[in-house]
Amino acid sequence: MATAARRRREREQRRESILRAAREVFFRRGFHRATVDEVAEVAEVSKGTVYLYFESKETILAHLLLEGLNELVKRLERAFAPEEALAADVRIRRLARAYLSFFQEEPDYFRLLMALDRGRFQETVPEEVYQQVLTQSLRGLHWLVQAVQQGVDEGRFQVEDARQAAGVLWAALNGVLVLLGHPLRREILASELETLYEAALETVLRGWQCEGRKT
Amino acid sequence: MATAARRRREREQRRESILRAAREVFFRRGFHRATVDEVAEVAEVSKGTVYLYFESKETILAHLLLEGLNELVKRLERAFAPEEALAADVRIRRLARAYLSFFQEEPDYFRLLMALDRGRFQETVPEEVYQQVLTQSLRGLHWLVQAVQQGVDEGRFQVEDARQAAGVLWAALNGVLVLLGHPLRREILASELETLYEAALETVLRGWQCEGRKT
Amino acid sequence: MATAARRRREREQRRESILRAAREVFFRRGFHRATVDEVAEVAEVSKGTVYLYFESKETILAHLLLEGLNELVKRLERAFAPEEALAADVRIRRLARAYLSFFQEEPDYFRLLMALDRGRFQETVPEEVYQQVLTQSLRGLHWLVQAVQQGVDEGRFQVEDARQAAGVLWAALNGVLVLLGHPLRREILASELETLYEAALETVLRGWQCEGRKT
Amino acid sequence: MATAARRRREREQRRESILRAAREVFFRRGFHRATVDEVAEVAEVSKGTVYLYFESKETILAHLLLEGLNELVKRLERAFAPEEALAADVRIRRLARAYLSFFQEEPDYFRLLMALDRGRFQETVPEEVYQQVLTQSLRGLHWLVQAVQQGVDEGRFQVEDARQAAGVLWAALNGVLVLLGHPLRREILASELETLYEAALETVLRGWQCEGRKT
DNA sequence: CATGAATGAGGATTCATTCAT
DNA sequence: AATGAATGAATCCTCATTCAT
Repeated sequence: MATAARRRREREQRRESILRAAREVFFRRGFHRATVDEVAEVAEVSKGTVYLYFESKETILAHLLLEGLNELVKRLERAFAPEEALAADVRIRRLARAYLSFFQEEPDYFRLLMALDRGRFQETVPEEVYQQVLTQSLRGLHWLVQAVQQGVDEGRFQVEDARQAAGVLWAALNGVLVLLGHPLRREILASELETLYEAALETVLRGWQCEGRKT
Repeated sequence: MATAARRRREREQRRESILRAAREVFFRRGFHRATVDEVAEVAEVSKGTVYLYFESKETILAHLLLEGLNELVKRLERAFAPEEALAADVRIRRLARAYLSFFQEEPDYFRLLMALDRGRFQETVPEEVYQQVLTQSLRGLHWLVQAVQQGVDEGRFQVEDARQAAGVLWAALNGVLVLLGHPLRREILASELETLYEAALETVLRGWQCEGRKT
Repeated sequence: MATAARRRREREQRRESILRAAREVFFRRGFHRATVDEVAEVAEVSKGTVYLYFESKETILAHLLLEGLNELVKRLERAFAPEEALAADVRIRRLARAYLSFFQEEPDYFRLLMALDRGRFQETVPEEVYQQVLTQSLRGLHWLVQAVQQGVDEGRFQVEDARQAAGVLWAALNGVLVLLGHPLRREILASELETLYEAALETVLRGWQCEGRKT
Repeated sequence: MATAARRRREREQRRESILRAAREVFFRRGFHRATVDEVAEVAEVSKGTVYLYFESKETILAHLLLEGLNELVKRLERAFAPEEALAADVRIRRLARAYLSFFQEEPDYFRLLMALDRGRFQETVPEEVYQQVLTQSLRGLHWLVQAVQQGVDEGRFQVEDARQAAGVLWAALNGVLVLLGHPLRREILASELETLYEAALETVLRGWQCEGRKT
């Protein structure tokens, strides 16, 4: 029946609209300061409806998180460009740039992902969502690992463990974003985000390209 | 009279005990979930007494932050060992180890420092405290910058800007701690914290020691 | 649908019931000593509900004030009896009697109106309510002014400024009510309220009827 | 011993200084908003000391009240000028002027006296203070009654009961002060306080001087 | 499905009063 | 007498969640 289809479509739209509203409100006011009332108002539904689509305020947050993660993974995949034949370091630079642009274009999502720690996710979020977060994160990391591995295979990088190396790069780039994400620390480092980000990337790449002579 | 001195000492002890209690409660429950009542209870004072020593819940947080920062800076200074004659890379490794041990021995303080972003510090915390945080942070970074500069002066490191390089290292190490600080991400990376931390440190050091051939 | 209408009606009733409860509690315990909890309890709603209908404790007070004022103005209008042809002094006596009966039948409202000073109304009460108070007060006074003016036009009263004269009468009558409103002062004056009220009225009337020979 | 005398004197001074401080604070912030802490601070004594001299915050208020009343009675006595031979209406005008100047020069005390109603004085204030308030009030009224009686004796005023008449005048004058004491009502009456006060006084006087022809 | 009124458990903060020193 | 640290009851208001319609 077309009715059922429409029903489902409408349902989906409502859900999206609540999520969109929540995203706006959570980011504008901060998760704790944000109220479900406000989310409902922005979404132009009643408060009760919000609870029809999401179990709790925290669940909304979890779904937002998932959305952000999906967006990031999509960007990383595009950056990796599996179909194209690219040099390992080009791939890595593309991935790094994608990560940076995600940070810059979706700062709210980025912060959300970094805030994973808060609020004991495992306890308050449905197991299912938690699993999805894990899976998606793995897929994201996977692209980076592959690029590093490619470099190793091509003899360009002297690294023993590609996954570990990918972890180091992620940590370094992410570290820059986190540190400079706060104005106070930007003041301390007296550095522009892009500059430091670039420097971190190149330093790590150079570290891989060197022979591991005893330091 | 000894009375005044004892008074002051007792006052100081109470303050400490409240701070200690707050630290415990804030970290166990998270700042937002923590209640002043609970802090008072743990500190074994009445709720009113807490407000005798601190203006507000947020002020307590600020002082905790300051304490943590002081502790970190002290450790960094000890690690740098200004009086001793040490090689640049030794100094850097010592600093890195000190940072790691701070993370491991004072995980609460570490998380607190990383959580600077939350809660709009500047708005809720007295300007004076904010300034102190800035000053102390700068002092902490300073030791790292100096060590890098020493390496440059000794011709060991090929870096253009010592402060920027220090920033990169800090970001990388910090990035490891932040990423692996969460069990979920530890799962993703399938890496032990110490191993990855070490890898990050060595990668960056190697990156500096290489000649900056065009990558 | 009748649903919407009933909804509105129920809402209105709730509002009334809260207002009624507040009136009782505020007057029994005094505004400052009264608690919102108690108001809620008397109104048989939850505390939250009170805040659903009124922004704050002070707003409730403001609305109570307005109610009292409306009641008074209504009584004054009835007493003036615009449609009937009455002698000026009859009108004034009727107005005075209406004021007295308002004092006696609605002592709470009277005290509320007299307590306008307390609590810096202008600062805590919405501008809109403040304006309404002003408007209604003017309407109330207006009836008295008109009656005096009528007496002047009829050549009965020798007064230069009808509004000022009305002010004097209001002040005198009100003064009696305020002074004797307190048991302590009733003791001091050793007078019954009604007697003194009557005396004040007649004294002022006589004062107007006299030729203004130099006193 | 001179020591005991000095002790007593110092004690008295402390008491005064607390009362002075309380007056300032109570009037500046309003009784409810005022805190004992602030009173102690302004009085430059410790909070404990305040309770050494006064049983409670409310007791301080009661004593302040008494002070105000004493001041008023003193002014009235001076205005009556028992020793001088003055016409009755002159005496009354002097008394009225004294009352007005008390209102203008000691607005805080005036408001305090008018606020007698608040806070269930009898319940919270020592019986002894209550009795003093009563006595002093009677003395104040007495001067007015005497002046009216003098006018009656001299054949100037046609009043049956001098005490009642005095009550009427007091009510009228007081009514003006109370009504115009609030900016809102000053707006409503569009009258200056002095003008209306004068008008009330003259109206009542004229009312007394008239023959009581049937109104 | 959608609504929105109702709930009530908190939670931060204040302040009069007490009491050991 | 004087101090001032400690107390803890009291209070206003918020907001996630439920549920009758």
